[in-house]
Amino acid sequence: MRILPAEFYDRPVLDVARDLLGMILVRAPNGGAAGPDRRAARLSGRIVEVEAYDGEADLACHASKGRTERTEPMFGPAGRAYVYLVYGMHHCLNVVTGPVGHPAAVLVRALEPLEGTDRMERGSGPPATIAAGPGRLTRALGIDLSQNRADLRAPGELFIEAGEPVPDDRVLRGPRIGVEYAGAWARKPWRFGVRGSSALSRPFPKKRAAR
DNA sequence: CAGAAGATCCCCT
DNA sequence: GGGGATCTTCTGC
Repeated sequence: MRILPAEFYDRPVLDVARDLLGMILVRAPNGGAAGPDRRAARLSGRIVEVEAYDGEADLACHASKGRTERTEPMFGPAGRAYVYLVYGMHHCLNVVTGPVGHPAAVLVRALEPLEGTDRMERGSGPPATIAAGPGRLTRALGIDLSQNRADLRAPGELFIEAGEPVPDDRVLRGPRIGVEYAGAWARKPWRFGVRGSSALSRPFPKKRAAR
């Protein structure tokens, strides 16, 4: 499988978010070292839901609160991970996009499990929903703050491989989840999902949201 | 099935 | 000192 190159990430965050649908998130706890156990150690899933967060002006984006120790990764180079802790117990995984100096990232919200489903950390619900939600997927793949700033463009503990692209007529759009405090920004249709996937964190509104 | 509430801790003021 | 890009459990219809 081909790892997504730097150019994939160094684009506007909405483009990267939409194109991440169908790509394969891979967790290799041993750092992807060569050896007979490499394949067995892999955990992976197909990305089926994401959200875009775009710059200081976006009141739902953490960076709108300023450039701080926590938000620093979003200001850095595209293609790295931004991991943070929410509600004191759940980690969220983001993919930083370009350009350097512009704080933007894609929150990965749900995966359809592919490899190692039986070795993933279980929550409640059927196996298909083991990674259906930003907190669930980080728990399933064992992602925490130690993966913050990880380079997703190179084989390692965490990276993304090319998958089957999702055609436009299979892409759902809707407002982002859990950001009501952001006013008008909360209503922007910056949440993307794969139509018909059984691993969505929750349904998309039927009505077509306005740009 | 919907709504409410609790868990729990890092980050910023 | 307060709040959050969530999830689970429990209640009541």
